[in-house]
Amino acid sequence: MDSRHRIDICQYIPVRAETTATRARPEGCCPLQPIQPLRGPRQQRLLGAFKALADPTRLEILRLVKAQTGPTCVCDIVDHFELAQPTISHHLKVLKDAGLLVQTRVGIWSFYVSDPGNAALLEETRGLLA
Amino acid sequence: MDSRHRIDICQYIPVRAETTATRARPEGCCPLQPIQPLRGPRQQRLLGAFKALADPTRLEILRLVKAQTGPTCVCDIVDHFELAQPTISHHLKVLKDAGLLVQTRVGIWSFYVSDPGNAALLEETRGLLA
DNA sequence: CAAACACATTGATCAACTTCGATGGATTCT
DNA sequence: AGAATCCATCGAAGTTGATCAATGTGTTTG
Repeated sequence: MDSRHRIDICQYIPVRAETTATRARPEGCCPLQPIQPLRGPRQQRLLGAFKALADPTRLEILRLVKAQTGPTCVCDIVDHFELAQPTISHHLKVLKDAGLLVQTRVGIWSFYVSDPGNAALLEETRGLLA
Repeated sequence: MDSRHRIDICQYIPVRAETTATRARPEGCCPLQPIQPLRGPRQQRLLGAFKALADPTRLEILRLVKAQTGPTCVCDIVDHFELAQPTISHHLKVLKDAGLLVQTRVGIWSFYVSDPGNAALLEETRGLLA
């Protein structure tokens, strides 16, 4: 490997890392900066939220609920989709368990609003993307 | 249903919506605010990103790559996990296809950096959560 | 050119997820 | 109390996704 590559790819600290790596690394490549692994409830919260958002139906449910000025009735959500009622009920549970929606029950009706604690989740996401 | 519930749940416009709903709605419940459905490439971009983030391994890959000052070598990523090399390669492809990582190849080595266009994705996410 | 190396792709397997019909629980109305 | 209604839960069927061994592709070295 010539020095041009070294400069192109890694123009930072051109010092070979003292690692126990089993694989070869490019000569002059920066040592890998270690990270604190994400674990426990913080990881679960983040993963649960992303899993909940990774479905087109749930994404639209969230957008629909957020577009309302007040709590959204499940009856309206079911009407909005061409899916069976148990399916919507399942998705609502996933969103609730992920902490993205909050449920209120009044009589036979059930209402959902977006969780006010989502700002914290947004902060975590910013750390990942920005 | 008595009027107390009407006030508790929906203290906004207490006017029955003119809908074609097949399900009964609570009396005095606000009409459902319609939304523009998310479709096409914008939906795909958002869903692909969330699907990519909804896996603990990919989440840690992203955090690992972001923690580096320069491009991250695949050899280092493989070493960081206790997973087979094809598995890491698969996850890297998912992250790349989702637009979260950008790949550079130099000789036999492959490097990844986080995509600078992630700010736009963060904006979309803010609209969903905040 | 042949061997060695890093990484990607393929094919198979097992787990997780989405969906829906059927059923159940809770509440309201008659 | 009994019927009707809304919503949740259960169980099953089909689909998607994670993982790894084996193989392929492209590059460098001898």
